[in-house]
Amino acid sequence: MKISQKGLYALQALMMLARHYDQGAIRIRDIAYEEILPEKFLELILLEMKNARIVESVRGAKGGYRLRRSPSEIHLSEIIRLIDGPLAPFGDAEQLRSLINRDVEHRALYQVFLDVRDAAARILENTTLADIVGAPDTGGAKVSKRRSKKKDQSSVLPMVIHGNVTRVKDE
Amino acid sequence: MKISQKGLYALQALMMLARHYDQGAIRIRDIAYEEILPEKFLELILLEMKNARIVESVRGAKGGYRLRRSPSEIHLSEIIRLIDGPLAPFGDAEQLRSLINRDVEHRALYQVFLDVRDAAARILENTTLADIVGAPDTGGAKVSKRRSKKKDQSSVLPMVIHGNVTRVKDE
DNA sequence: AATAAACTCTATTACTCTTATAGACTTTAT
DNA sequence: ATAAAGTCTATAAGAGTAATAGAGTTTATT
Repeated sequence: MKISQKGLYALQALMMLARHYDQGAIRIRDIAYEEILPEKFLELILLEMKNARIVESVRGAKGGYRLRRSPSEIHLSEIIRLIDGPLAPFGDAEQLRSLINRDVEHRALYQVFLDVRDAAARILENTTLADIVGAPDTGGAKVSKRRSKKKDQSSVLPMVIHGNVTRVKDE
Repeated sequence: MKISQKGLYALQALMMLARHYDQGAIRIRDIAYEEILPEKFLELILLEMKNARIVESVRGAKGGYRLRRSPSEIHLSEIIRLIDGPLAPFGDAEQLRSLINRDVEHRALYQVFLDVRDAAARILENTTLADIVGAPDTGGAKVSKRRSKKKDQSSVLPMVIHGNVTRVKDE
């Protein structure tokens, strides 16, 4: 799974909309300005997310974009799948399951790929916009239950970087 | 993190070499034939892995390639980092740590990215070629300690696909 | 010494994906 | 009416991917 620049832009834009969730429609220009994103490119991204029913738009003067659901109901997995595709590091989950059943020689390799995808899915399906935005969310608590209850999932909000789990340089 | 076709070829080639670990140097042609890989492309991949000291070559007639270390000493993370780059879904671990410390607005997002990378790293750094190859490995046990001891890491060798953790179609 | 078998190295190429930009069109508030 | 704002389609430069080609070098064998 790879998150593209476009995917990052999408997530940033949604975080901005989550921060201003109670403030009605926000203009593309304002999102682009606040998050420092290329405006015309952002237009396309927002349109795509509108078609996917994640945001909604108000056309005409005084128009703009707003979230279609509460930030706590928008999972990072949904956005990433929309913009960048499957969470699996190779192919998608369905294909991997099929290969595991059919390709005897390589099934253990594909099983590892599927394990990686499941690990990513577990995190991204349990993290919502509300979890990663500091600002007000009319909907309720700042941190989703799933993510806040578990101590081992690594921190999320306000803390300085802790003891690093892995010491190998990730490159 | 995305595993490319090239990355898959590399892993397949290494699995083949692991299966034939005790049989001396294997010709590119034989690897390509057995794994059904494009021969000329495989040449480049093997050369790259030779420069990275994962395999070694014997030149001239009767030449070929063999693993430079025991299959149980070659971790999937090493191969994937070589061919496809960092395990992080965006940027690399170092960069993410830096962003978490500097970019207050988005630190929680980058922390999630880092969590995903850590999860992938945990799996791929604890899985070796020996773990995913069914054939003989002169070096010792078939499954590495780290991976075999833990029951929760999902299975690896001989089993039919188990109850799926996630039911969302990964796409 | 000649020959053939293999790996080595550099170039090239077709194709797709990514990251945008441009501009005309449509809708709506004032 | 007018201006503000989203909508839609087209285009394009550049990078990355997945190869292929061919000449060069090394070595075993005869």
